[in-house]
Formats: sequence, structure tokens, C-alpha cells
Amino acid sequence: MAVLADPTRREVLERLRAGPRPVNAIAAGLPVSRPAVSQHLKVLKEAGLVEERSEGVRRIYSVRREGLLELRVWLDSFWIDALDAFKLEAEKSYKAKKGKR
Amino acid sequence: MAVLADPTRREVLERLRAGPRPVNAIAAGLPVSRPAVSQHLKVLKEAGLVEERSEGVRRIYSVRREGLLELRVWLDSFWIDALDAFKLEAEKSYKAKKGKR
DNA sequence: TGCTTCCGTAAGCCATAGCTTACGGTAAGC
DNA sequence: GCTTACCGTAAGCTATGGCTTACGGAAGCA
Repeated sequence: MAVLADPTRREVLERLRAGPRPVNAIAAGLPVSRPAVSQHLKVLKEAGLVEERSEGVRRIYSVRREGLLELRVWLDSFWIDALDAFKLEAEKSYKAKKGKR
Repeated sequence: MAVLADPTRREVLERLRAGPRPVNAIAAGLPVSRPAVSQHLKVLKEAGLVEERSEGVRRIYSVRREGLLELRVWLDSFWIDALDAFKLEAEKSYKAKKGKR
């Protein structure tokens, strides 16, 4: 969750969505230096959102589908709980008002 | 998005899901001080995830349904884009392989 | 064997987030 | 009016995250 908090990191992810890319290509155009991107990639990799493959001297990074899905599931449960709780609460207060009348 | 990054803030939100509560009740049991909770509530309020109502000397906070939904929509679009892009990429590489044969 | 490109990592800097303590303001009860 | 329970805000500290520069290792190419 904290992984998605940083805008630069989200931007890196965005660029990766268009397909696998070497670090160079990802960093090009970004307002931060290449090492910074490397560091972000490391975090993303540890979070399981990205995977790395060597191709000669290059490291090709790509989005990791399973990681995305896991995150999706996590977020969804967070959600459903939240909305359900809200619904319950709403009903409760409704009944309370109703009872008062 | 950054709003959900902090664990304490998520915890505050969790407690609020069970229904509206005064600051005191929210802070009770949390490992941080009451003013810290106040500060988190301020952030949550500015993010539109929570709303505040005065009741005598107490401030009752509750989850704001619309805020939750907005966040939901935002997250969903992030998602759909991500998975779609992944799918496209997968198909592309598949066709590439197929073409090579 | 050099030279060059690509990249990860270490070291250090700096801004910011989150926390605490301290204070002040407001409502309720006496 | 005085006190007491709530709570927000200001000030200050500290840890941490993100960045940069600098370095070094690995692979291709002359």
C-alpha cells in the first residue's frame, strides 16, 4: 500500500504498463536521475509488483500480473468491509430514528 | 492515495467504520496520543474520507460515504488500466512469438 | 586488452511526516 | 464564576524517504 504512495513510483509503474523496458528507457523523461529509478524499481520488485530479467548488459523490467492481482484483492477486501460497515451503520441509525418516532 | 499510506490513519478509519465516534473513543487503545489522532482526522477530513459534527463539547467523526466511493472509482480506473495494459502486452508478445514460428 | 555502455549500490543531504508536550478555547456542571 | 472534561493547534524533535553524486562491476565491441 505504501508502495503506491509515491508519485514517482506510480509513474514508473505507468511506463511499465506499456510493456517491458530497460532502466534507461524508464528513466528517460522522468524528472529524477537514473539511480533514483533503480531504487524505486527495487522497492517495486520487493513488493512483487514488478519483475526483472537480464538481457545482456540490460535489465528488463516488467509488470508482474500476480502482484497486481494480489494488490487488487487486498484493496477490494478493504473496500467491501468499509462499504458494508457503512451500510450497517446507516441501517442502524435509520432504525434508531424509526424507533424514536 | 497517500492518505491511506499511513497505518495509524488506516487504523483510525477502521475504528470509524464501526460507527461515528468522538475523538476520545478513537484514540483509546491506539498506541499514539490523542493529538496525533486529531491530526490524522484532519488529514482524513481534508481528503473527504471523514466528516465532523459537533455535539456539545465533543466532536463526532464519521466515515464519509461519498469520499469512499470517489476513492473506489479512482482506484478502479487505475486498475482497469493496469490490467488492460498487461493483457494487451501479453497478447502482443504472444503474437510476436507466433509470428516467429 | 582497453573502452564504453548499462546498471546496482553506498554515502550523504534535505525535506517532510508523524509524534509528543504544552497551551488555549469552549461547553457543561457545580 | 470556577472547575473539569473535551478537543484543536502550535512548536519542536526525530526518523525516514527520496534524491543526488560517486563509485564499481559486468557485458559487448574495438
